[in-house]
Amino acid sequence: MSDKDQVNPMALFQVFNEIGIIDQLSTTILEARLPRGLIAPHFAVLNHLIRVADGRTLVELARSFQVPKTSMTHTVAGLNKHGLVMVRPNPNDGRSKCVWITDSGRSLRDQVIADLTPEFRELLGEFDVGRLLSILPVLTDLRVFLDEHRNAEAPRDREFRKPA
Amino acid sequence: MSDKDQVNPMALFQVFNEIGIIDQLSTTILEARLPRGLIAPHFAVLNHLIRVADGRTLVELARSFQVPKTSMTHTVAGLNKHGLVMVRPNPNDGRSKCVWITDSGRSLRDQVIADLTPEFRELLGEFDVGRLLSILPVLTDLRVFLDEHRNAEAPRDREFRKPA
DNA sequence: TCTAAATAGTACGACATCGCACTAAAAGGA
DNA sequence: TCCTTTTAGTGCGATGTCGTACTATTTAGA
Repeated sequence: MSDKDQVNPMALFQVFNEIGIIDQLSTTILEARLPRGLIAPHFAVLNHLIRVADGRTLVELARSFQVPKTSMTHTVAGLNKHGLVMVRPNPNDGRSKCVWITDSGRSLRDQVIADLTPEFRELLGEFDVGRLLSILPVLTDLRVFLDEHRNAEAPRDREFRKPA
Repeated sequence: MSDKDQVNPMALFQVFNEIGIIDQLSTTILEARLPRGLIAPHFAVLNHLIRVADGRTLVELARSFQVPKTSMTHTVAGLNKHGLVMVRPNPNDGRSKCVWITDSGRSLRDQVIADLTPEFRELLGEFDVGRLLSILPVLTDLRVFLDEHRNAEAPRDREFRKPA
């Protein structure tokens, strides 16, 4: 009998439960720092354009965030309305559009991150930093696992793409 | 110079980022196992009624999940419509109502958990169990921290309750 | 006891998410 | 080349989330 047969499935369940609560609480904290009319997905896209790559198409963004492309259309439209991104035709593909972050979007993102530092400071005041960061590689591996196995069932309309 | 001054804030940021993605992916997996018309919040409430306490009032449930009471009204109404919970007047308070899980709700919850075991098994096949479970206490502490500090700003209408 | 404040729940409207169906453009095969 | 299939994006309608405002009831204090 190996270790994995002895594991109480409820303990695993609890890991996802805690993750869900943390996500909800941290999203609330983030949104409290965003200007009126912007919500977490808006910030996430801005962040993605800076951290990963600028000029992504809508479908690429939808894939990255695992949301339907209609949702991404809506989110990008909101960013566009606030002048935080620019949407231009894709010169390489007449069907698609590319999303570019504006200076305004860039500075907003930086400002929000700056505004969050007091929270991080308070967090670090109560937590052992090493302990907190030690979970990052596990989280990353878990995310990669879920990401790679998601196509197994019920794809719905999330722009799934079988890896080659 | 202490350790916490050397920490790159982006690393912390990344922890929350991964948590958000994992939450989204795992929610999608869960909802693929739920019957038509039920979504993750429905399951979460059923689970809460069994794991924590049956017969909770709407406001108690709203507090537990950190959602506005209007959202909880909606979620419970959906469960009620499907016969998974019963809503009865609170004999101790004419204003409030208590939510009781039905046999139908109990067996649905058990069935969903049973349906998820193949996923868990696959997960355990690729992951060292100890490694996966080792992050649980850190996640719990993090959740408790965020939960306790949430009242600091922007309470909105989430039935916040200052701990006595 | 009587009244003001607090609390539980709901109605309603605004907005977000998402599935479905459609158009336009690109890709691929005969 | 021509035609079929795939793909990018959007319009639309259904449902979920949530803030505001309201009613009913309880609590607290004079």
